[in-house]
Amino acid sequence: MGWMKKRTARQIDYQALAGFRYEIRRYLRFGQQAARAAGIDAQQYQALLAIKGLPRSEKATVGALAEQMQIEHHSAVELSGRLERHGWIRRARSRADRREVLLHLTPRGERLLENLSLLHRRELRSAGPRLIEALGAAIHRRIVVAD
Amino acid sequence: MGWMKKRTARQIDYQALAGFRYEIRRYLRFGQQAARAAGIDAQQYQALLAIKGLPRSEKATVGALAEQMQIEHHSAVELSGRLERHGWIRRARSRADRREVLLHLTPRGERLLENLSLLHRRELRSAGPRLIEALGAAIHRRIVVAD
DNA sequence: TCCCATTATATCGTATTACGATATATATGC
DNA sequence: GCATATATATCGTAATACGATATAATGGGA
Repeated sequence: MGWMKKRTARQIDYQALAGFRYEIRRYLRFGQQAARAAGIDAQQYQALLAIKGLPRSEKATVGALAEQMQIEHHSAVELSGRLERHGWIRRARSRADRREVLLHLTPRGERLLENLSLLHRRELRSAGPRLIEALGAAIHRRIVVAD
Repeated sequence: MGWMKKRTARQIDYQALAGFRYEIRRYLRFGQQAARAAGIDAQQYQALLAIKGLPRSEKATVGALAEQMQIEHHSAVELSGRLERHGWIRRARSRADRREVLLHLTPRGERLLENLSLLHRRELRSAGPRLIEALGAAIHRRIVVAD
């Protein structure tokens, strides 16, 4: 049987895997364009969302932002610098632990986040089923969306 | 009722939206690290997958790559240039339409793609349910994964 | 109490890359 | 055949994540 490819190999459904990534990219692309139209960078919108959407139990520090955004600590420093320069967040040294810097949205940041989030939720409702179907195909699982 | 916020506004579940984006970032991050460990850029792996996973009906041209990757045509030119320089794909002028350039994987590219795709499928199987649950929460739908 | 390891944030130079503007080649419709 | 559309290519620019490194604050044990 030396002529056979490895068993696992021939079982890979490249079309399905590619399809799933494609759907993700489409969603991310939508986000980029919506953000740009609103005058903000896509990643910066996501950062606002990450800060606002943090569980109550977690403090919105620079480190928490880094973890949420899956970037390095110092990249989060720069990111929050950009957010503050645009007037969407404010930084404040924590009193409890003076190493920490707490981030919170300004009213302007809140408004922007709200508007964009509405668009995102709408897009997700329409793109969600396609995403889910593509994911199901990629892992060979049947997935059902109820309401 | 002027004191009320807009109805839609208060209904936004920021935690759920943020959670979904977080799960996506985690998955993308996994891909970046897996790719890096395999000696390839995450985006370049995705490009290989996009080329290989194209429906039979579509030709693997530079333009098709651009659409699959959701980038501009000239960015796809540069991307395929990088892929070729690394020896993972080859370009060939199309005979049918000499404007087009057809892309196909080299054996080396195929091997790399196969190895990484196996990892990705495995990760998707484990991360998929979390992703789906987060998506469901974001759009307020109950979703069931069967087998 | 003092020291040192740890944690949190910050700065700077570098490398990568997507993009806009632009160019060239080929195909197609009238 | 010629104008227009399509496909790929080139180049300069801007943005940004990262590694290396620095500073500040905390906390635990001798």
